[in-house]
Amino acid sequence: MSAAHCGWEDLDFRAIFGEESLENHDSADIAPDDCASFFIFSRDQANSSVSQPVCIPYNEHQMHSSTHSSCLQDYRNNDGSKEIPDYTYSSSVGTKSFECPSIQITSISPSCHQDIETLENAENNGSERDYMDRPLRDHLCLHLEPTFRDPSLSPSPGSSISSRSWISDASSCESLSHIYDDLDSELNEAAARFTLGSPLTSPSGSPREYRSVSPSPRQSPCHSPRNSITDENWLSPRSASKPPSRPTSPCGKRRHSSADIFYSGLVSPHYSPATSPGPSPRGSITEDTWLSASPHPAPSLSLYPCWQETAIPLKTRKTSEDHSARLAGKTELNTEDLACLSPIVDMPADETSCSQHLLVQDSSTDQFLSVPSHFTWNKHKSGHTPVFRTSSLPPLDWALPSRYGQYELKVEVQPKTHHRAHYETEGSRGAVKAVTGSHPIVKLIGYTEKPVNVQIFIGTADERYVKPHAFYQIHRITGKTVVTASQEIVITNTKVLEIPPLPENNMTASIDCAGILKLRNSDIELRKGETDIGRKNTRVRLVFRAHIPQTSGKVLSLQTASIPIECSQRSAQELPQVEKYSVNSCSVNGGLELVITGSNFMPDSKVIFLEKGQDGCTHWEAEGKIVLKKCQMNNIVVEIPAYHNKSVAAEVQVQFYVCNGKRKRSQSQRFNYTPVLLKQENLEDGNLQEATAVSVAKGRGISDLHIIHTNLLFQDQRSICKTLKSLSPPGVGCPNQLTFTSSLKHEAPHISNIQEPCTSSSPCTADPETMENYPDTIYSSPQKQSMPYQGFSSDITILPSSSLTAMPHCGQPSSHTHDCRLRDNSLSPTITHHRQNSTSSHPTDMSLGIKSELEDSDINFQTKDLQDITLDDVAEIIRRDMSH
DNA sequence: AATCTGGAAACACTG
DNA sequence: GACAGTGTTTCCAGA
Repeated sequence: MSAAHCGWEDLDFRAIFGEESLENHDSADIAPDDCASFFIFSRDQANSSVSQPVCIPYNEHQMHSSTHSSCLQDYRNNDGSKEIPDYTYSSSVGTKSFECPSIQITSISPSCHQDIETLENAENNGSERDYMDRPLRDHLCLHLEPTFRDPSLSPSPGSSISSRSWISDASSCESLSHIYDDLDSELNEAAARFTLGSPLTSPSGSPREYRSVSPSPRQSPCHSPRNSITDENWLSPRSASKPPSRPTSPCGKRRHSSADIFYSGLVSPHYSPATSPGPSPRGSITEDTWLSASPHPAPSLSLYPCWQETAIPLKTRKTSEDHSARLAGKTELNTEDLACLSPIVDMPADETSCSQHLLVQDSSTDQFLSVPSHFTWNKHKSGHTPVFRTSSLPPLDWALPSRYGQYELKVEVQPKTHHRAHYETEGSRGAVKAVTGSHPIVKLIGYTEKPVNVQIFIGTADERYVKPHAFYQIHRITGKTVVTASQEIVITNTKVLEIPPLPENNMTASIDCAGILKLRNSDIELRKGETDIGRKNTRVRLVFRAHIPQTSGKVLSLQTASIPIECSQRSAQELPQVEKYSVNSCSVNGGLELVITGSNFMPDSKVIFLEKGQDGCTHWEAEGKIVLKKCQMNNIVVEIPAYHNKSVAAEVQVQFYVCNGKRKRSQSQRFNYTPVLLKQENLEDGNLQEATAVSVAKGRGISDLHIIHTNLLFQDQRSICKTLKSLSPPGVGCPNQLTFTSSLKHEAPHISNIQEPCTSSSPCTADPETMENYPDTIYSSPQKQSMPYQGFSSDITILPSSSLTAMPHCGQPSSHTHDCRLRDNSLSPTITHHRQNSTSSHPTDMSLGIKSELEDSDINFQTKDLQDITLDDVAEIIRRDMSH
């Protein structure tokens, strides 16, 4: 398929790799929703229908990565249908042949999608080989040599947002890179193979076929950043001509001299060109961008709310030449983005075939490189099946589950939240350590048959799915203190350490050989195609992957990530960091004490609660009152402010952060305000202990507002928990928030002070009988979780509590409180509010009760399946109630 | 001697 | 353009 098939006239403009022309075209001529693409031809071959893959190498490595053809050839080989051809690329070929390439921008009409589908269908119908035999078009070989750069381009790498903000987000093509993830994966591996000439296989049988390996620490070209082959010089030819990183001048700060620009533009290593379609949090990570950040840190599937992806990136993205460059160097495939073009992305779990995708992707992308429409940005980077063919493992920026079936990859010991990364100009700063003083430990659960390599790389720690971090690379630490054997490989320009958890070690591996290397922002940002900025983008994660062989011959790929690690010296010393907090929800009345545990808290630290709209604007902001006398070095206690709108009918998600000053903010943490819905009900039988429970469970597995309405003849609160547990959807522990209204006439609240869940300072002892499946109610900072909201609180209010004392079977409230992970505390405003409601006789009072409404309702909630009760049902109840 | 580590100076960027 | 504040990168020195 060519652009002509789409009926659009190709735009062909010349050979100007300076940003201006491309950018102008991009911003002015290409509508965001156009499926525009950019072709870069050599003049010599632009008219060829079949062209050899020719690229002007950005570096030798990337040069090899720059051909679809090579990928396809590679793919064919993997399919066993063809031999891998003799790769004879050399940098000289590219550079000499295409000193003045041309660029062709092709706009693709939406009808092209149909073509894609057609191709898919054809492919699915067995015409794969036919398709593979289709001529390939020249594609996307951008010369990244800085001599092609616009000389007026500011050499300042830190100009970041403002200097680049002329590009429309919508027109951004960054996400396009994902379309090519898969292809790129193959491509770059092949590139690595042929570039480095070492088609080694994993000693453990890892299916990765193409890899560059430094099998021995002593042989590692990277173990010493000062003079060894590091990311830049290893992955690029820079090392040959690069002046020493360390300036000869004693105070020789590295300046952005023309030479630097040259090197930066030419050979800056790009480790994560697989940038994402979502908003880039980079730029001011600790500030507004983080505020819209989801606390969900992990590459978990299907758990990322859309809103995370809908925010407008802070750093706007270049399209034209950036993507051309990116694609030239990376040509990444991403089935997620491909989904915008093709339905084939919804591949069956048991038949995942990246190669299959390759076909489709090639069909759609070797002809043009689409500028995705804005909706692409909204798509999750999730949903990939973790089952892959051995020849087509998932790219590093694919989200993968940490758990699948019986298998789970788990970070048993998390790293410390701070680790000062070292520059190339420095010596190593050692391996990442764990809080305990040892090292992080990763464990593969469910598989003990034979050693399986666990791959480790440095990933991002922003609100989106984990992907390789552009500004950090893993650095293998060697030395006598390092026990764990490891080898270093490069996958898609990302350094990866491989560590084999051994069955004799219970499939655990201590990560004592992983340091973190910081790349200069200027090097990365000036690189063609890089859209992320490094400034204040100093949080990373250790990302772990395991590829578990399956009997089918395929492999199961699992991935998990550590908690975020702050790598900046300064940030680590100054930025407040929230590690966990005691509660994650409160009624709109506020008043609860929130215990935040973390570091770098100051006496003048503030805790700010805020609500942001979808537009990213702050709609509400309030400062929590610090309870100074309860604050400690690593704890800060704050009284949760009341939400500004107390009549909300549904849970409201807000955020809070700790700040030590204007720019010293922690990452934002998610917090929920819950509506006050319940009130006392009057029952004729005063001996009947009835509870109406509303469970607002916004956690895993519960996406809707569930109402649990049942008559609970409970002997104690264990019964409540038990009942609720039994009513909760499978796999879900105690719901997020439970509000009980025990309805006894003429009873005043008594156990109304059990609102507060456990805190770190007052851990509750769970009754093993009732709480066995109830996770800890202390909320880890979301950044500390590998899965979002794996825990739920048992935020329980029982009203009127005095009724419980009158209950013949109620038992001792205090002990029950502990049983239910509740504890006595001072009367909270929430309770007060309830009490007021409960004693009110006003006809419009909520005391009319949910129960009566339920009884009046057509919906029989007593018999209706819990799962079927939705937020709408609740809203309807409220509406009726209020209408009374 | 090499590596690791903490501190801080010098420089760069932002507002 | 100057300036202050903040962030990055490099250098130093000691363990």
